[in-house]
Amino acid sequence: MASTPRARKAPDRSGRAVTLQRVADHAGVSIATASRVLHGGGGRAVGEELRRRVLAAAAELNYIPNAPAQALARARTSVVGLIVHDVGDPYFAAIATGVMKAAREHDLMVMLAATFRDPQLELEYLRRLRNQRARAVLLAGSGFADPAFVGSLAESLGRFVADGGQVACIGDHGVEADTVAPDNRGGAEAAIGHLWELGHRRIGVVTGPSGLTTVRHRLEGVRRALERRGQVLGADCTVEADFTREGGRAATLELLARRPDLTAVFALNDGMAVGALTALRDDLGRSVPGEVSLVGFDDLPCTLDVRPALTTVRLPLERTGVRAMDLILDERVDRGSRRIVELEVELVVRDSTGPARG
Amino acid sequence: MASTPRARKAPDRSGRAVTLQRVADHAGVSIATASRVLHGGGGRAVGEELRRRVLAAAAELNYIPNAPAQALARARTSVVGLIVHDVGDPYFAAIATGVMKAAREHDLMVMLAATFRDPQLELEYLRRLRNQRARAVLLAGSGFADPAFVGSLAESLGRFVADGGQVACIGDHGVEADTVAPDNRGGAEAAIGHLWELGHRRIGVVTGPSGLTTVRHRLEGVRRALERRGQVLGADCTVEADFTREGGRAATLELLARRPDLTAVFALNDGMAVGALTALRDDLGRSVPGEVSLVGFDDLPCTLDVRPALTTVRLPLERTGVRAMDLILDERVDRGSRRIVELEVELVVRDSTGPARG
DNA sequence: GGCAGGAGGGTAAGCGGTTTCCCGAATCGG
DNA sequence: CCGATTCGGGAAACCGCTTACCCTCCTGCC
Repeated sequence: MASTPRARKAPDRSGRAVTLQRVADHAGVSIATASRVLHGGGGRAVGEELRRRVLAAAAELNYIPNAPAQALARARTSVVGLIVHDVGDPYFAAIATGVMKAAREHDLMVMLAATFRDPQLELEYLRRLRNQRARAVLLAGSGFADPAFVGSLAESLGRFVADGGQVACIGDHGVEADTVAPDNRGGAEAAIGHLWELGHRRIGVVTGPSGLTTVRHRLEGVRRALERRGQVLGADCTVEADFTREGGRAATLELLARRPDLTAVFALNDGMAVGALTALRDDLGRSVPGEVSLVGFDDLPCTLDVRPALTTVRLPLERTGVRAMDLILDERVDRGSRRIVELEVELVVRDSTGPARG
Repeated sequence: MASTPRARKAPDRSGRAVTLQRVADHAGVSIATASRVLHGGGGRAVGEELRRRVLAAAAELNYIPNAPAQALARARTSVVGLIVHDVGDPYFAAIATGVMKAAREHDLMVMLAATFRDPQLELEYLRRLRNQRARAVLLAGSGFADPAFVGSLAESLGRFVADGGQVACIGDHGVEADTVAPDNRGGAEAAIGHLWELGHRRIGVVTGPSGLTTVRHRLEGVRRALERRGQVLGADCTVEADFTREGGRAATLELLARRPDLTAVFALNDGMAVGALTALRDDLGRSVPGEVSLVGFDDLPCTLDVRPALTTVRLPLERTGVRAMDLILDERVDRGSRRIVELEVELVVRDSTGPARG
């Protein structure tokens, strides 16, 4: 042991980290003054001379505040949590991009949590975000329709809010919280409407996991559009699949095996639509849109890369992220009333849809 | 003796947040004991009875520790920062996915920072991460080759390390830090080798921004591979482009305008390769790989969606993220020596390359 | 000239935990 | 049996920063 400074009352500040105390000492002012200068505390003015000295000292020592300490003293952080299923998924990546941009705009840091579609993990992350005293949490991605889960989720969110946190959902999570949600029903209706106008009457639907609210809403839109036109969605016209390319491919094969007479396929997201395209074109040898028309949902970048370019429903994903941040930042005046921002979607007609043959 | 020794201001603990103090009171033990039970402090044992009581109290009150307070007391957090250019870019999204998985494995929270390719912002985020007392920072994405910037970056990282933080780079940032880097040179060599074997002798290269180290290394690989075969990369055979689909498209058009005789194009990343494909096939009407072969780099998911599926160099992106985390978690024994993990890349031959015609 | 009032500066009490000491009791070797 | 440890628990000193409160001065106004 070289040196063991046991001086309890006077910790050896010389070699240690640069703290506000050191800055104050260096500038020859009290720590209170230093704090006021550097972090504009409590609306109190500081004389020009001292202010300059403090600033100089801080710069010279390269002072940087200790965020955890500030968080503790102020009982508030500048961290928001973003919970997604999977950052690798372009859908969430796009939302995250929006969130990041908004966060930068407002000097917030974003803590990312990826659940990989594990509901338990979602709860766990919520706990950890509460633990971090995150100022807010953004719950992104489709919720799970399981009532038991929604119950625990509501409880967790409740605790979070009780601790003073804000919550905003992206998409329907079955929870009473401020929400920004794309118009999934409307989008699906538009897609079906488009196909209908092209003369399609035998339309198959490749759906996603029925447990996801997003899937339910889109399917609801399909049903509504069809019923409005005097048709019901036949059970043999829908196949459930994983929300992935491979899922879409397999589901499409099954769909066409059951109903070879379909003239159009609507895949409830773009990933599956790309898979469907592969199935139709490569596996089944059906030309798109010549023999079968295809519509996707989300308007991910990949819709432009495939041939034919996919007709799809565009979701303003990046803006969704931004709007969710807005919800969190607006200190809501009328607490208690839940705010819901419905985002408009838009049908983007490209090359994968055409007139029904015959 | 249930009363507090000296009730100073006696903050109304009853209705307030659940603190360790409250748990201790509820369990009838000292706060020290409660801390030891709940956070296993300092390797000290606690009697079975008290332990049970504390645990019960914590559960009943739904106690959750205050991370900022712990961070302050322990002078260490469980937060790592991840700095990327753009989460929306599948390349970074994949890395982030790996990082998230590893983080979960080790109970770490990830603070995400997206610079949108603004060097200043990168520095700024480094500051904020230091400010947050992040335990480590992962610098992902290609570095900027600008010496002035590298200087500031090194300085910022130095401060971060001085504050006790760990640093790991993904890819070359021109900085003395632990690094995990894919073998960009080797990958490019493999790509060229593949084309060469197919008989291609007139190969064009669509490069990215020359300021990025990644681009430099890949280009270096190209040169090396060519020179080894007695050829030099002609100035008219390379065009610089934005690292995007549109950039690739425009660059390819220019490339083919200058050298219509090219039989193969190597795009230094997949995004540009997809653009190149569009340019070749749609704009120029050249069949791929019939007339022109095309190779990309990175092996993003979109390479599978396009037709023909892209031959490309596969980077283990997700694993890259995981390995970077590993670097950070291994408390390096021999400090001072820089660790470099070279990740192997692999040429994936698909349908966009074929024998040179004639 | 006297005094109320405001400005500017410092002191110190927390914020919620961790951890070092200090202490009494139980355990143990001789 | 007795002193030396060990064990388990509590008191209290911080961690770095914010902020309520107190205290001087300096003005402005009768």
